[in-house]
Amino acid sequence: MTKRSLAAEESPDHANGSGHRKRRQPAHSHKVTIGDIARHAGVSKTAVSFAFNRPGRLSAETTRHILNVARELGYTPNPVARSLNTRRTHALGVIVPQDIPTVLSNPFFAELMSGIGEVCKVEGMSLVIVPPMRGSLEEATYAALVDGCVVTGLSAEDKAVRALRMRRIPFVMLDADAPDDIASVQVDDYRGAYLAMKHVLDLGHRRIAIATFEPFTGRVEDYTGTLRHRFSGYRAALAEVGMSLCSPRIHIIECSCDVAGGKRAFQLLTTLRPQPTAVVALSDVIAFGLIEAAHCAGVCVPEDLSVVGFDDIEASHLLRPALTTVRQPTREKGRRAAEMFIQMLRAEEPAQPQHVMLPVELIVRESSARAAR
Amino acid sequence: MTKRSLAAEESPDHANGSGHRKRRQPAHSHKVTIGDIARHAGVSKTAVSFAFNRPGRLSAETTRHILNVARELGYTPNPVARSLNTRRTHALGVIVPQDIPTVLSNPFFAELMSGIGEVCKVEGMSLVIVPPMRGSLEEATYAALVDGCVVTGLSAEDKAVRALRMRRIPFVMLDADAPDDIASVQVDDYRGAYLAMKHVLDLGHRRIAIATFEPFTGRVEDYTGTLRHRFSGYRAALAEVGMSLCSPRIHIIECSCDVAGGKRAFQLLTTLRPQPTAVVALSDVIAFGLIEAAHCAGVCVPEDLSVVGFDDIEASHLLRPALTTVRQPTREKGRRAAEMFIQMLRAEEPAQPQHVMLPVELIVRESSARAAR
DNA sequence: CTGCGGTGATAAACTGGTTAACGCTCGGCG
DNA sequence: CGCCGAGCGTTAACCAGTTTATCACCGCAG
Repeated sequence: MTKRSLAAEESPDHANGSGHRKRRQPAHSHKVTIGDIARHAGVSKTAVSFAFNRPGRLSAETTRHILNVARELGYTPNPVARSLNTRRTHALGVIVPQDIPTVLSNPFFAELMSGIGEVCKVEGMSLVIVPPMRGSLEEATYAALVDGCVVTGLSAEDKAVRALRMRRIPFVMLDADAPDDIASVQVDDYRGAYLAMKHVLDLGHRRIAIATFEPFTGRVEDYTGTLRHRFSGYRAALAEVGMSLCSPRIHIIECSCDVAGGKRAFQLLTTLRPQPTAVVALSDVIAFGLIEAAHCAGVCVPEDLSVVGFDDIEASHLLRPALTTVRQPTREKGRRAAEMFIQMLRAEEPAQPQHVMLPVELIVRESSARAAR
Repeated sequence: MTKRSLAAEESPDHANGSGHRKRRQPAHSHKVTIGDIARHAGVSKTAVSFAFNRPGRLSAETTRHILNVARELGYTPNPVARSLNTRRTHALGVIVPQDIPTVLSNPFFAELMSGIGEVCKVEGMSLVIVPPMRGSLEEATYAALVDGCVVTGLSAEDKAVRALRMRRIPFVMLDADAPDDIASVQVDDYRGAYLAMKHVLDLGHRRIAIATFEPFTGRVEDYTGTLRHRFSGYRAALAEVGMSLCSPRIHIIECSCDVAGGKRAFQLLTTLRPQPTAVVALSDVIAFGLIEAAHCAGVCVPEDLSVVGFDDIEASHLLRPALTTVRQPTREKGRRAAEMFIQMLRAEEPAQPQHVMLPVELIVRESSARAAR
């Protein structure tokens, strides 16, 4: 810290004086870099780096000195530059096929992310919500600053998924039928739907509406993933009483996946003939909308109309009537997926991807009752 | 693309042959870089970069060729390296003082982030939830890969806030009394609390509990930010009827800010003497828990107990009894903060930071009624 | 024949850090 | 006295891109 400090102090001055001053940024906005600290402290960049990341590698005095200089100049290592070297961002991405307001308005998604967040908490990571960018999820994955991700609501053939795969970014698929070489976590949607439908059938209902949340193409056969399994479940339950999705007493109502969508579904429902006596919704929030609209219209749930949801979000048991629904372990689903991702991240060798199927459970509460008559 | 392509192809080969092969990574995990593409395509790194970012800067043929090679080799620009240069991450951070599961379990926060997400959507950004890292929010801000952030639930004196300030990272404070030089958005918590308390007082209640969600130090004077304003509001309303927070008929119950906390608050409430006839909660989810627990205990809301919430989250109007609460424009609050942040990001010169105060509104529904007798 | 402007591509510097490898000094030990 | 290792610091390469300045080449006007 005597001769060397002088030398170190001189060399940059010399470099500066000797010609190029190509700083483009005006002085006022010049962010202070590791080099500035090194210069002011009279040490090498390495020393500064060590002072921040490798306590003990330097003498206590030097470390203290460097840290002091850094504090005085308001220096902090640039996290992006750091990530470039370490190849770690300490961030877990969640790829969602819709925009953020839509996703976060949905309590189901919030719970799912909360589950993923449990792992972030343990691992000291932040959570990045990655929505489509200029309409393209693929493009969004190109720009995401993450160590890997959990992919929701996409099929394995999706371009974004293929892109992740090609780049060998570790990721886990949620609620999708993944090929063997892609890790996945899903719930038993088939059984959940089966249970829901069987429940209303057991209660004697035969005029039933299904409130679903994705653009219904008219061809149930075209569905993939979650929706496909659920409709298979409905079909199976209906078959047991000699009915099918095409029966004239079965109606399929398409609506947006939120409370407003449920309300709209109720309006549509009132126009149907024969009038359904039960609705099976593909989501609790849709069921909420149905119940609310029914309440406003003077239709009693469950006396005049039985309503069954799907998900069992927290609010479902607080409602009056409390919602009969299919519980899926939403938080655990998120947690498991994130845990699998962490495993992949740690693994030296690419291990055999796991596939997890979580059970569901019918929760009978107050919104469903025996059919009148 | 004739002689030069040859020359370009040779030079790296030569460089490789001439000595150092210090690739540390085993071949199998070697990620393909811009250099690999340049070599295979027989062009310079610059050309590859231009092919991706500067259409038109290269001849159409060259661009096509490079892009083809890139596709074949499964190449995609490293977003971290790119961010280092461009100094843009296309990510907006939300600094939260609690861990992610806690935050996302709270519908109020979900709505807030949904509002912030509206801006992300418009700007094509992703949203990063930045929780404390190893207990330290300050440390978390050092590692966050974001262009700037919205800070929630912190006071201006917090170390994390000071860190952001020192590093000249653009950020906006939410729900905090910010100094002039820090942009902020808040709601009129004072008035909200005043209205809530006045409401129950007007209904004739005099034995009142306040269910609050932060470690109650016993000294209301020590609160900062939101909590301080709200308690000022309560105090003002009480003063109008000659009471104060210290009156023997006013009880302050501390609980966690979730449904379970509300339930626990109800248990505590039943032990109080004199028994309160009304509860003013600092959050709707706490009110939910209160109502649920009351229901289970056979206590009728609002006949036996009036409950007033705060926030007006979506579920509040779906509950039976529908919740009387103070509506704050949660989504708008998030959106405004994010918009201000975007402005700061765009601004060449640091402009005068704005301070926005949003209004609140009392929404009287079914959970509050005139005091018995 | 020379000068000049426009294309299309490149070399080299730059973004802001981390890290492998090495050098120097000094104390302990054979 | 010479060797060895530990402690402390440095140099230079490296991470994977972007950007500036430059240059070769071509056609064309002077």
